[in-house]
Amino acid sequence: MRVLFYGTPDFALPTLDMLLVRHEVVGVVTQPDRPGGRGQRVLAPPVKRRAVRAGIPVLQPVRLRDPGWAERLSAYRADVAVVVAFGQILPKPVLDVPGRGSINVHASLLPRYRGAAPIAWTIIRGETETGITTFRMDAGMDTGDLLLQSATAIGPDETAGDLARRLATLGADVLARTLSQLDGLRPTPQDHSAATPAPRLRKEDGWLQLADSASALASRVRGCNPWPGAVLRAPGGRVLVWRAVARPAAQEGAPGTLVAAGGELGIATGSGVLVPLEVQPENRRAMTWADYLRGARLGPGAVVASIA
RNA sequence: CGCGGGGUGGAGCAGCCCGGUAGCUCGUUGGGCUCAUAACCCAAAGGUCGCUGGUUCAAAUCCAGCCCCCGCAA
Repeated sequence: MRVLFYGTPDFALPTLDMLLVRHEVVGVVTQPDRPGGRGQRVLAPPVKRRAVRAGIPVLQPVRLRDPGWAERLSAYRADVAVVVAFGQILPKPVLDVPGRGSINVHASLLPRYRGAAPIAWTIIRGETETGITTFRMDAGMDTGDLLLQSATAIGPDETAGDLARRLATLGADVLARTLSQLDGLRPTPQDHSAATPAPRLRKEDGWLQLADSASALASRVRGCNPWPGAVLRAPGGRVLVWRAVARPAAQEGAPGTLVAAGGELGIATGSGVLVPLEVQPENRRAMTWADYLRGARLGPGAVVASIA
């Protein structure tokens, strides 16, 4: 099939690679190069770099809603459009460009976790299962009729980054099956009453609220790794918590107080004790919790706090 | 020219402003103690203080350039 591909970050690469091998990718649409990283360098999105290397035409619209795009995209005479983590909403006229419609690869079991950050929110909410959904796109946010789903268990220590890598591969697989079975699949309307939101993460979503339970905090730590990072305010400044586990409360303490939990030192929370495993003080590289405590000279009774 | 922090034995840090003996908490090794222990006691090994140059009687410390790491912001 002649495929028009929409995607931007690393997550979209396994699917793009699959399409390059099994179909004819006639064009790639991705976000514009933007200044980023330390020092304001202009960086091309991963999908663009891959497409350029493959010799595929690349389009980088600032706003697909701007007039003229539907017509311009029609010129590629694509049979179908595949959208994976593109980062812009596709207006109806653009969705309708390919003769066989536009298909999205979404990293959740829709209708749950609709939106830009399904993987992170799935983990933050403590889910133990997630998956990939392919569906026919409509004008809403992840509201179209379902094509195929494939579920996978979430590991107890799996971070959003870990899970994203796995789902990226699974997504390529599910999309391959979706396209090969396209004629036989019967699109199924979603149960909209069961929908839950998964909006783009904000910096503040990583601020650990120590009045929460330790298990909720541990889930948030996993879901915010590698972005935006779960953060606390410690006596020496901000500290990012990259990995942590929840323990039963072994000792009393106001939320934020460092207390013994078994043979280790943890942070008292609203319920239970959060024991960080790997942390990163501001301006330092990541280190073990024990190393951090040693260098920061913190012991039982010291207090950390929420950012806000 | 986006803002800012950092590089000190194996680890995490202090010392730097106000140049002059290499410090702290651990780890490691040896010994002791204990029924026992990530316990405790004693001892030891281990450092070109990121690199280069400059100032100085003397530089981890002051000055210049370079390399590397990181937070913010995107």
